[in-house]
Amino acid sequence: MLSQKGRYALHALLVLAAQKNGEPMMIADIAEKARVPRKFLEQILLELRKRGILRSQRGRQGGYMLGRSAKEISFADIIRVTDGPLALSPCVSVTAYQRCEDCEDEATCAIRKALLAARDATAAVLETQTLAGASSTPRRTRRGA
Amino acid sequence: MLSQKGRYALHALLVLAAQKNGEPMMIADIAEKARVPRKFLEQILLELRKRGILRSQRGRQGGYMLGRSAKEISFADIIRVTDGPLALSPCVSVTAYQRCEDCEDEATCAIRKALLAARDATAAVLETQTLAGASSTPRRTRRGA
DNA sequence: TTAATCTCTATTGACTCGATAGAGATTATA
DNA sequence: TATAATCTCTATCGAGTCAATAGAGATTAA
Repeated sequence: MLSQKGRYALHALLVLAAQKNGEPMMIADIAEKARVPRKFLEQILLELRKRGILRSQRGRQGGYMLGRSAKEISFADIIRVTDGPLALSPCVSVTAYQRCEDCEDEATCAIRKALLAARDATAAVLETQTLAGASSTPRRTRRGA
Repeated sequence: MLSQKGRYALHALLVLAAQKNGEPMMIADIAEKARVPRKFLEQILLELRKRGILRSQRGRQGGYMLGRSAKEISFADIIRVTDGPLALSPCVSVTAYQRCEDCEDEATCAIRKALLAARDATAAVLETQTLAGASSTPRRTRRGA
């Protein structure tokens, strides 16, 4: 399950993705449109910015905008920031790989095999789904698979 | 990420799946072979039993055995017991569905679409991988697909 | 100069996680 | 029938995480 933070982040980013090009949007506005507690959202946006998913402008007339084009921000990118690796075990994580301490042989570990297949399947989907594809589509009914 | 409980459960069940037919195995033995703290394992096995994945025999000569054939116990079954639904959001969970309180329309929610695709992909893999497929195969090369 | 913003860090309460403990119930067997 | 060997159940603990709130600091447009 995603954390609340993760859900908030997805909502906020979709709001930002729907914003007219480049225009920064204030935290307060994002909070209202995405229905996220404002102070909590501040922390989330800050983290997303540090990870390059958002850019910000400080001071008057400031606000947040996407750090790169919407089609280059995948759900996987976002979820990894808010909820950590997609993988079910560190030994199959691409972004946070870590060997299991007492694993005898990674190559033959049955658990690892299964979890690796699961990770690959999940990542394949979430890396394909981007803010561009998801944002309130200018397309017709996009009943995408 | 899986919880420690989930990892322990997988290890323990693989140990049980490798056991000669029907023979009950004592908690203490499973704990040793699976390298799991014994008292913690007790709780895990108890839960797996309540969910039908294991059967037990009490008293002397007692122990645990698989609740059904190894090929009918999938990784998904196990993980759902120890770590909850595979889905990233209740609104796309098959086993624990729950509507998002403030979701305007499930049919068009972009987030839901993405998370549903992710869930389906993950479930497809984890429901296919079973204890039979994973346990130290009596097959020849054990380099199983 | 000042008001409007984002930035950073701390704090709080509730909850979960991993683990340990121990008394209770059941059963094979001597 | 007595007993030892098992599983069963519930409570407890400390550490950590999660969701949320708070407030002082830094930056910038006007």
